Amino acid sequence: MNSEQDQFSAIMDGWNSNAGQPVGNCPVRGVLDKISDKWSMLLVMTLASGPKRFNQLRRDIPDISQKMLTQTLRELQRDGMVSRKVYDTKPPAVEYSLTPLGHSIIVPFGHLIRWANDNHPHIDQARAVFDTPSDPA
Amino acid sequence: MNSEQDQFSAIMDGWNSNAGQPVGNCPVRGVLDKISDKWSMLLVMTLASGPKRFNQLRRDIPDISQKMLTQTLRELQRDGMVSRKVYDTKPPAVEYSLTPLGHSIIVPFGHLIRWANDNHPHIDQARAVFDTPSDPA
DNA sequence: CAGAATCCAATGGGATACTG
DNA sequence: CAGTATCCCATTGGATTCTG
Repeated sequence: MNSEQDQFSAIMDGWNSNAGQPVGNCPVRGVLDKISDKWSMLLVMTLASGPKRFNQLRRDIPDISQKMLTQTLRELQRDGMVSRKVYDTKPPAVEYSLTPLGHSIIVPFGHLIRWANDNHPHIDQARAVFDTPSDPA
Repeated sequence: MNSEQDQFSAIMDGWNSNAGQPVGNCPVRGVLDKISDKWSMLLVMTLASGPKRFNQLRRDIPDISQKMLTQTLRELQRDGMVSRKVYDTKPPAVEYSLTPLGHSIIVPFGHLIRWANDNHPHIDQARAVFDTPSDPA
């Protein structure tokens, strides 16, 4: 019970320096902003089950465009989350896989996904209530 | 060790039905997309330390515009994460606070923030390496 | 197969002015 | 104080076409 509070405090201490301080240019925000694009998390989770080739990823994520797949893979590669390996065959084969860093983010992602999975009915209900114009008495 | 693997498997089972199935219209994605906007997570974490009034939030998050603060608060309220309480004084006071649902998401957010805090140097380094034009031998 | 390049529509989001 | 309303720009991202 108390250790949970301690853990939370540690998180908040890392989050902002102390009581009510503005969040400002926290380097954490840069990282979270990157994660917050439309496809990064989805791509990481798709690669979590093992290395995949380009068109395999397209099939696994049917609604991603080729442009965004390429672009998001490049960004993840740049951030050291994804490794790109080219087999110089004909036609060429390119295999994408998670680096150790990329693998490590699966854990916090997993927590978030689990939370979303557990609570989306609650959210849907809250929306329905909120969107109810008003209860005419 | 093994229980960690079991937990991961459970996450992935919730994520997609089974081996290599497309992610498609997973309700989890709708929740995660909402979280993935620029301000939601920041606002939730700012409210984590307690209820705050409108202009207090503006001061705590100096770089949010009034438009986005209002808009994000409305969305969080609609999703049942934030509660809005109006004190009909003059001038009016409005207090925002996390609901139990909103409070519950602090935990997975905390894991992500902790990960970002732990790994952003690693990411910065990876970027520097990636952006190095080429090592001229 | 694995992309690069271009065009264009939709959305996000800031600045500013006004209100109860 | 706590918003609403409008304008407008920047970014995101899809569709399409082309290449080694």
